[in-house]
Amino acid sequence: MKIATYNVNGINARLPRLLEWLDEQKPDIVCLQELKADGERIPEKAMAEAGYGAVWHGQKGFNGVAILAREAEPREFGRGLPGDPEDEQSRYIEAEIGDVIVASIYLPNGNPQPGPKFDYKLQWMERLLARAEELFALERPVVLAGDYNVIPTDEDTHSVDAMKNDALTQPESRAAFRRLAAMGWTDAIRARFPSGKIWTYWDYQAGAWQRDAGFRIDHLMLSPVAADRLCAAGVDKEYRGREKASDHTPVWIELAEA
DNA sequence: ATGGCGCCTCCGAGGCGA
Repeated sequence: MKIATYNVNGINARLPRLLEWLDEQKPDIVCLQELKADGERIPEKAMAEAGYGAVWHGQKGFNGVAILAREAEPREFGRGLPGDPEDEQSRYIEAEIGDVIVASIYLPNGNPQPGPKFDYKLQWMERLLARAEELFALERPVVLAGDYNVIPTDEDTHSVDAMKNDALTQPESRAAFRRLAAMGWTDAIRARFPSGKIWTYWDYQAGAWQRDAGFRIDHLMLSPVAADRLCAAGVDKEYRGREKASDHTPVWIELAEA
């Protein structure tokens, strides 16, 4: 079972790229982020025609997440991250597909820091950790996949110096991310590739793609039962170089059947 | 230091991202 995460940066602007990737790579489960669409603007029909059932948590203009399942209907397991009824940003959805529980995560960027956006990021991470505790306790295969907006270590960016004041590298952001690992969640890419520079995002600006100046911020975190089934992982890097690409590229894992 | 690029909304330009 192939499970992928892809920050599309506008699902309508990215529709040809998304359909092409689904057709070429045939992922079984896909976590999408940054739909930047809601209601009628969600291309539900195009996804169905491509053979994917879906659960959506859209938002007009910004944010928006979804989970797709190939030749299946995902069962919604949760919508919105618990812990703040005032939070109206669409950044989190969960679904069950077969015996696997998947969450699609669009963690707040948090820039500029310090400031209210950074505070929101850290509070959101606390809520994510609380939800992760609950999912962990189920002792089931669970995959928390998405755009975490955290560069976990200095090895995960092309330039430590350029990012030293960025919300993505701050000690508080990294400490909260590390608590997932401390709880028992496995960073799938690092489990398969313990060292080396692996990017999942390249800025549109300043020739970042051409210079291969990226970061690793899209992660798939696996519960112990899921980690036991991990048999492959990778980054579909070439899609970042295609016409009208997102600034992120898909990241995927392969889990053995139960 | 700033803006660079691209997407969004709803019409010329500003907000937002990372």
